[in-house]
Amino acid sequence: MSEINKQILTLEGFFPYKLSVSSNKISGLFADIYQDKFALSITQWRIMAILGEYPDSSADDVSNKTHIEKSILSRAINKLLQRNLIQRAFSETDKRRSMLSLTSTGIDVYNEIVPLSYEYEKQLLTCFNATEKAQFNTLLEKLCTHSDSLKGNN
Amino acid sequence: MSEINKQILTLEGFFPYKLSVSSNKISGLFADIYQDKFALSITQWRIMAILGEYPDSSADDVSNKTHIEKSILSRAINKLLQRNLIQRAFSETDKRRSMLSLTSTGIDVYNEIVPLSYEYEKQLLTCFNATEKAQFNTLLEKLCTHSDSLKGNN
DNA sequence: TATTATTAGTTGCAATAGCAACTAATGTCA
DNA sequence: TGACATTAGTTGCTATTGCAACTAATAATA
Repeated sequence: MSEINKQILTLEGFFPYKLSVSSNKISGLFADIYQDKFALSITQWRIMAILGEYPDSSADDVSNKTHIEKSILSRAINKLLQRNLIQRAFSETDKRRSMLSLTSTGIDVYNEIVPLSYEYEKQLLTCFNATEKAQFNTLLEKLCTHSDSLKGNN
Repeated sequence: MSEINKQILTLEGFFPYKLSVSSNKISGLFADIYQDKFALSITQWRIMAILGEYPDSSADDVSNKTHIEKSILSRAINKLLQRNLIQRAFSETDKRRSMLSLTSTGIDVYNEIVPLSYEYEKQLLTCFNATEKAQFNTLLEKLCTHSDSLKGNN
């Protein structure tokens, strides 16, 4: 039974902690924007974003592209259907497979959110010059790939 | 009523999205470690980490240092008390103010988790050389400061 | 072609999150 | 000192999360 800490962890300097704090801070910023103006959660907006980019995706496609868990996705999709922001058909050849797309209302909202998002992204990135932006992207990319490889082998 | 998307948002290239995805991926990695071996949530571990670093902090101190919302904190603290990982006294001069610290069991767990955390952090950062690590830290720092400044003025 | 496995999506349920209202203690200031 | 404000922490309530079990459709295989 040890009575003293052999080694101290400095939480505020711990890399995963710092990353999580900044990311949550920024997500919160965007969450507020989507929520206040359009009553959309980040999850809901991400679904719409994917459908803007890839119309007629299935729920499963969306899940694969965004890593949103399928039960969460199912419920988020239902809310978007209820609000008539997206519509759903089922594939003729595979009746399980949904085909989701933005409705015209959805497209209107999408067309408002997209430039707004880019504008806020730009504002966020004003703290970086071009080199730094490129650096950050490269580093994030590397980190992401590497953390994927760690997931398997433990 | 517009029928087509004027501008498409590429979600997988959108900076806040990428940051959030990598951060969640990495948080998940660490969450698994703390959960599997010690049945601790990230929140619970963060509280313990703060108490290892700053013994006799109050719940409010912990909240300020970690930005954990106070109701979440209150319940997490109760679970740690139940498991006898932390102990609580109340200040003599201000009976509202709690004084939290790790118990000897808590210190044992802490002493196990700290080197493990650093080890996993090291493994995570093997994808970076020294320069890149420094770069990432600088950039994260900048970003964090800047996003704080954005929080206010909207 | 019958049996079994896989896949898409939904739903049940228990745990967690987080806002708001609350209690109790302390601080402020007329 | 007494009225009011603030602070520390707890609790109620509703919404969200996410695992696991489920249904229904399709694929694979013997």
